Amino acid sequence: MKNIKLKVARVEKDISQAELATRVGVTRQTIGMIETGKFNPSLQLCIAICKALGKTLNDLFWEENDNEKN
Amino acid sequence: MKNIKLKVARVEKDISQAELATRVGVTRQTIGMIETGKFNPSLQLCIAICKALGKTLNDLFWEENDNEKN
DNA sequence: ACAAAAAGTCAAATATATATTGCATTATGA
DNA sequence: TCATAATGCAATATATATTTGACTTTTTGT
Repeated sequence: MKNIKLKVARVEKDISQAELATRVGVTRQTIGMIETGKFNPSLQLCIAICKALGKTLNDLFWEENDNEKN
Repeated sequence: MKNIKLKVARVEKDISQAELATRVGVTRQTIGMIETGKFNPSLQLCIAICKALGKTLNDLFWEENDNEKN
């Protein structure tokens, strides 16, 4: 599933995928693939992303009801 | 870091590592290693564990202040 | 004290996240 | 329109999560 909430949080901070990737210590492609739902990041990476964006795990990675939309 | 909150949530439900592992679709060793902090699970696994235990990501995997206690 | 269940651990194998490189496409601003 | 930044998309390579099987240690109940 695409991670729209992550993309929105990043755009709110006005930073590119590449810049977020640098801050978090991964590659631009890794951030891109998470946003487009191409895979399943590790917990530590999720936490690093949350901290870089001032959010929590629930804010960015928790779906209250598993809506299988999109 | 050891994940005490996970262990407590599991014991509250009165299930063994092996039983949680079965419900979540992984190996007993994987659950054990997460509880003892030996590694870095994937997001999907964290979510599956949360759902099996009736908790959220923040409940089990978010540390408000990175206390490096363990 | 004894037996059985639960939990810790280790080595080797496999699956998959992540890196690297490179190119194509779509904004965006001058 | 042109240049540049930002994003998407693959192929291959590497690091690491997870499995498997087996053994030891600790807990728990009787």
